[in-house]
Amino acid sequence: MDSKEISAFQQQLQDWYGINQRELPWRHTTDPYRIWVSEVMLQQTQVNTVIPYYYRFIERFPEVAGLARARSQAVLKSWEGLGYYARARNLHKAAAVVDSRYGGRVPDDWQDFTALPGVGPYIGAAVLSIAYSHPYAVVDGNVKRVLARVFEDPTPVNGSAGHGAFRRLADSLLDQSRPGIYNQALMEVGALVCKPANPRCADCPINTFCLGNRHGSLDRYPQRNKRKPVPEIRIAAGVIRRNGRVLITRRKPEGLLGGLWEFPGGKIHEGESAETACRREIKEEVGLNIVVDAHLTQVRHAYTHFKIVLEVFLCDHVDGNVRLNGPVDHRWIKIEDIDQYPVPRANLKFIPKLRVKKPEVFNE
DNA sequence: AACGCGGGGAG
DNA sequence: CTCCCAGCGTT
Repeated sequence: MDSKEISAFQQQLQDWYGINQRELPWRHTTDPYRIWVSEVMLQQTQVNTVIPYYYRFIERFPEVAGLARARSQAVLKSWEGLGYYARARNLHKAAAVVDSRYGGRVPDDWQDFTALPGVGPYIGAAVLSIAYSHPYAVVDGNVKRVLARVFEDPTPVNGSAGHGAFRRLADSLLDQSRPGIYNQALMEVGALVCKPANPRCADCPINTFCLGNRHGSLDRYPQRNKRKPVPEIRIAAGVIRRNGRVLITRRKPEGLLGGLWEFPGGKIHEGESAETACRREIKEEVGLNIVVDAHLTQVRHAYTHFKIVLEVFLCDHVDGNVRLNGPVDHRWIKIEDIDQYPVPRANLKFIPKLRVKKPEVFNE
């Protein structure tokens, strides 16, 4: 596109956005902190999922200082069920830096802001353009999909080569005078019109510029590298009852589901029964001898790189005191107090069954 | 450059 | 069920 076409592209995009943009809670604020929180949540996560979390998080942590001083447990509880918990841990750490080093003001300099934990090129460009009107083009999944179609760009969007290619394209198209509006308009077109499946080209404000639309080649873009098949892992977990309480353990602070609480258990070995694995894992992980009383339920859950089938057992404590090998903390809790602890989604799927069964199950 | 990291929606 | 989606940090 020449400069005249680029101007028209920018104008049509923003005119459309003025009329068709969704009403979203983070579009009613100019507070850089709130926009930052929204962008962290929106990373890898769809708008409709984020909305209730955003309201609760902002109500609980309305400003940087409060978040900076909060306990890790409280921050994770606010994030419970949203996934990618490193986002919450990094946001928490970053808030402490903003509070202490920048007096609570979110830095508006690229180097300063993107040096914060969890702030990369996307969140950097999004927050600096939307909150501070700095001319950085966002390049997220929506933008890459739209640009791949408009320019029939065969660069795989999920490969490392795509980084520079789509970055250069996005930079060349950015409206330097209104970068925040322009960036949001382009992403909104990706979300509402130029969708992954069944794009609504007739309603698209930039369809006249789009080579994919003109040539009928949309179904070939964006191109992507094949993903690897995900293995399925069987897990046994035990709800260990003792004196009307149950045992939960806390995962180490980093890595998968870092810092969350769960019922102890682990992988079922090849050729091993689920019950045996449950007894073995609990002996190894928390040092307790238990008996398996009943099979409560089976839960299937998909992660990014593997799937699990979780066999959940009701168990009774026989003897031994808790000696942790893996987990970093433990509690004997009343089942109704589980709400106070952040737990993984896979655990949330069977906890309601525990509460319903409480009278018969916790009859000590 | 490749991998680890959750969860939700569409079909 | 299966397939699709996707920024940042670590290695």
